Amino acid sequence: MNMNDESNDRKINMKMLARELNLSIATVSRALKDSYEVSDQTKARVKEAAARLNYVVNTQASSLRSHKTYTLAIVVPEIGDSFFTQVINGIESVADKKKYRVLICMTHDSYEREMSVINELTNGRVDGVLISVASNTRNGDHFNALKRKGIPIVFFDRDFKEINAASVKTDDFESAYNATCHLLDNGCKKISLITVRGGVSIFSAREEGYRQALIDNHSKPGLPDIIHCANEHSADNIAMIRDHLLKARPDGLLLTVEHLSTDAYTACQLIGLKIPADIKIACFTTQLTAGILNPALTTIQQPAFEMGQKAAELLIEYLTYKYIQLENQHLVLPSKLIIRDSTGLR
Amino acid sequence: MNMNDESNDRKINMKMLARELNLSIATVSRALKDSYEVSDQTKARVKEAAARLNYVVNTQASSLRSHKTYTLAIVVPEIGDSFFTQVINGIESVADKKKYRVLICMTHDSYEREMSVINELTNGRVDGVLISVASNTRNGDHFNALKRKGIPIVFFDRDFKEINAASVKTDDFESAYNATCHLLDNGCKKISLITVRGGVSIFSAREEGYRQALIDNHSKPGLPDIIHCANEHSADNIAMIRDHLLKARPDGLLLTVEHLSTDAYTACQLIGLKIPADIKIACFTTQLTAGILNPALTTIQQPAFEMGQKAAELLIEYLTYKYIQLENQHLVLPSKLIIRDSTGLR
DNA sequence: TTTATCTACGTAAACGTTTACATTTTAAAC
DNA sequence: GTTTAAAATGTAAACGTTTACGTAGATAAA
Repeated sequence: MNMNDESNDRKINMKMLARELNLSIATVSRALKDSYEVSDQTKARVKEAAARLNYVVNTQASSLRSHKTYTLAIVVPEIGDSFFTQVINGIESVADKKKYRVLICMTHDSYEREMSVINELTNGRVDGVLISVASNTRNGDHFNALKRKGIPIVFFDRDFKEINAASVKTDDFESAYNATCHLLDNGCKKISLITVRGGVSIFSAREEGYRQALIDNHSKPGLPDIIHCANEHSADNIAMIRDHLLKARPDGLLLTVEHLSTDAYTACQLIGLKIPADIKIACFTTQLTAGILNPALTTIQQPAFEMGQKAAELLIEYLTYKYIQLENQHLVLPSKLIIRDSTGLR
Repeated sequence: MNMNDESNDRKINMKMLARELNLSIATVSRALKDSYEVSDQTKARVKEAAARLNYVVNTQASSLRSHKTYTLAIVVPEIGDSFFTQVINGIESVADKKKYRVLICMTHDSYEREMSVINELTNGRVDGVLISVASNTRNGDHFNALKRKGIPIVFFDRDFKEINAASVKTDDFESAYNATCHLLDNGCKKISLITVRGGVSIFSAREEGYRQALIDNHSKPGLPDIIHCANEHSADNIAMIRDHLLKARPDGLLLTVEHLSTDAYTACQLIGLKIPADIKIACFTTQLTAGILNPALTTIQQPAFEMGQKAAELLIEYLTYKYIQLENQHLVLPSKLIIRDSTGLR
């Protein structure tokens, strides 16, 4: 007896279903899709048989023929942090409702991998792609290639400005501005921005917001003070932040990426800085644990889940009725500054 | 001019590539797959042309014909928490290396959705599935149906014991046992287990570990004390935990699921219980922020990423060389008890 | 009755690959 | 210069759907 002798169900396809019912396979196909061309009686018979025999349509064949995959690609740098996770949940929640499935692709925040992923997706495997671009993406040719193949793109959070495509973002400039003002209001004299190197627009917008807030508040010379974290290994970031804290001695920190929160807290612990007494910290993050950190972290909370929902709605809307001009859709959702102990007096 | 007039690249397929090169499409196909049947010279020509014309193989057609999709389904309850996120990262890291893509399906921890997802996957859309079962799954018929279609299954973390399939899990009994002992050692007299209702084996294993630790340590009467959280809305969980704290007055808490950490901390805050002075807490979680919580949380840290890697390796190993007996593979990875302030004296 | 319209279904050609099998070309052996 | 084997290529039939087009029968209009 063969070890791998799984007694397979005779794989059931439309042909067999048709034979069973004494119908042509065309009629079966139509019946399953509720076509007006088939009688109610026949539809019922077909559906009954399909259910009884556990028939489920072969998606490869179906989409090969129909050029419709009911699949969306989600391309993200990572799913390690809670932001992208929540966005994905948002996307999935609406995709699922509309009978779409999602293919997750990670770029590991690398331009090269992003190109190769996007290039692969030109083969018609998905109906559209939702993407948050890698932070070192400098060139948008791969996006244009995708568009030329007729595959629509929706950017979320991190878009690529040279490309004309729909986007769903948050108010990066304003929220960075507000957070910086909040730090200043709470007595900070020397606020550093800890951010990430790269051409992604959200980071420059946040940086601009920070700069403008300093300007508008007549900040001391020496500012702005911006350091760029390597973004790869946590240990490297911690070291960089620690060195900066020792050298520049800031009394306020604005962090533009989620995972920097842990790094910054750790760096402060290492050199014995008390938050918020010695230094106040605010961070762009959607981490659920922000409220129970030590101390509770003031956050710029982006509506991650809603962002995913909106992006998916836009894309699916376009895919089902082509009448919206997808490329002109640019949504900006407001973030919320949630003030907690890390910027408080205590 | 048509609004939707995307000047599509003439979609390039093998036929066109073949014509361009004055070759048959069979030879082109073989050349692209590095078949020994085609000369090095021709291979080079074909590959050059493919690259130049941005040809990328149509996966639908390819897998329709070859019955190989190079796609894995990952079926999880949610991806909201860091545990599943890390597992997915682990899976993706090895899948990507082996040229597989991943389709993410969420069950929202519901048996019905799990059935419908698994049922859909019987259509040959994926080569195999990696799954962590919903907590209220009572019946494994859908898994058997999948197996009968010849689609292999690997369970990770939460398996379904009635089904004969590969699994990668952690030492749930032992780690719950050890964590409970740790709480007892640190002076707890009355430890409650906060867990989740459902038939999933990991929860019963953790419960057993907890029970056995109490027995072995001659715990007081009144124990064990176990409450089951609704698992749906955070607010409900917080209320349940708060009520329990007020009524049963435990001095130790063992939490079996990640998202309960925030809920438990919040409940304690609400009624003014100091951690760890009034109550000590340990939790099964892989949250990165555990160390910077207030207070830092003692965790049973599961090797989530490795778990994903192992599960994917097993599955892909089986898919590429069918000679391993997949169903007999049962890996158990050790968790680590990471002791922090939440169970300390302070 | 004839013709037109509508309803319900069937036929067969795609979709873009892979692959068993057949054929040609090249090289080796005689 | 045959014959034989090996190497390189070609032919055509799948894979399981969808869908343009065709058609038979029923009903309505003339």
